[in-house]
Amino acid sequence: MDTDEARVRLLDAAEELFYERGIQAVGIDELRSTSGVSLKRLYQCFPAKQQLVEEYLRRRDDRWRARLAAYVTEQGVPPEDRVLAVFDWLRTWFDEPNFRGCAFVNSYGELGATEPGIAEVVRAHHAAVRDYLAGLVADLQVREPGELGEQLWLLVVGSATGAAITENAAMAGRARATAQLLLTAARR
Amino acid sequence: MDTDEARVRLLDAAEELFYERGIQAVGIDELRSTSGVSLKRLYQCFPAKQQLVEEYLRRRDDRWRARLAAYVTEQGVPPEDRVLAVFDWLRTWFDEPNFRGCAFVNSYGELGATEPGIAEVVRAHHAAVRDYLAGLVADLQVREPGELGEQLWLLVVGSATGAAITENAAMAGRARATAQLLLTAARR
DNA sequence: TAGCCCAGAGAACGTTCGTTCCCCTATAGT
DNA sequence: ACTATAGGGGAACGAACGTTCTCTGGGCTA
Repeated sequence: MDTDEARVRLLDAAEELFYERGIQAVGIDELRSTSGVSLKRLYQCFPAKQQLVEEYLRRRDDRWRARLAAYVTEQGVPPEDRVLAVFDWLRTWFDEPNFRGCAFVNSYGELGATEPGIAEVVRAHHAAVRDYLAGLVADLQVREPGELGEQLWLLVVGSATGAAITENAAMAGRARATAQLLLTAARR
Repeated sequence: MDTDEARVRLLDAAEELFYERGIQAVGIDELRSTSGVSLKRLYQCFPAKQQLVEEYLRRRDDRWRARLAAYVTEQGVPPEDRVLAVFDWLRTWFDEPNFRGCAFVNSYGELGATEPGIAEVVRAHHAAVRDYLAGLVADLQVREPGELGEQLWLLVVGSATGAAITENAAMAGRARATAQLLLTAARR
């Protein structure tokens, strides 16, 4: 196994374990045994656990947003329905068996106050999501597109967190209905 | 210092420290020095850290909801404005200098997956908030009051989490505007 | 074949943390 | 005044964790 493969296996293991149980609950030893990467190579790829954590979050950010954007684009629907498609995709996400809320919200709650690096990655993720929503809204004829984008983001965050705590994927539908309302109200 | 006073001082210290920095980031030693309670009495009051954590969350649940309910009642406004007053109170909460999001969402992200007792307290808190909102909605003439209550809860959770991550209290205003929209749309 | 280097396995180290134990003092009851 | 007891301070313990070190084997080169 070369260095690149080790990196991937480590990040795969990190994603699975950190998301499922939290960051501090997963030790280096478990990452090693799950990934099958030796300790020496692990520290060669990531000289400290914190770096692996931040890489894990960055990669998850990329992939999560890519999955969302791909789904929305694939629908091939007009701009307003693209916004609603975001919430349709959330529903499929909430339905995944290992869904446990937004990894960034969870990480922020766990380590945002102590590890500035993590707080920064979390903020960057959510800023990117807000930008994405703002981009969708920019194609619409609405009053105050900026405000609408922020409100939609609020629905995304709220439904993800709410669905995790209640273990009820129906939260996506409620967020979608609310988004629908925001869209028609903002139309001009 | 008697046992009762020690309990209060410990819970006060726990609230301050756990909320500010996270649960695992705060050790028994710091709780001891901050509260001024001796180790022996600490373990007399709470035989394990986990019990102190759960008590902290339960007390915070009580107090948080009491503060919210008191504010809403004090406004002396008609039912529909009482719902909006919830978001006015959120704004004052977000503006508090040590605001760091919903303690229950944070605790859930940190320990919800590993400590079932904590997950339970978190769910109980959010269920109680949903019940409170459902009570406010029950006084209104709306279609599907249950659904409206859930949507309002989604806005509360989303704005609290969003305000914490962006460090921007204006999230309360956006949630309020969205709630306003939900109210007028549901009116019958 | 001999020498060299890299990688893997896992022992070892130092620290931190929750929890327990020990010792000393101060006080209350007789 | 003497003893019994509870409480405070803090050392000690055992486990867990992140990180480093050591030993060993295997493949590559001269």
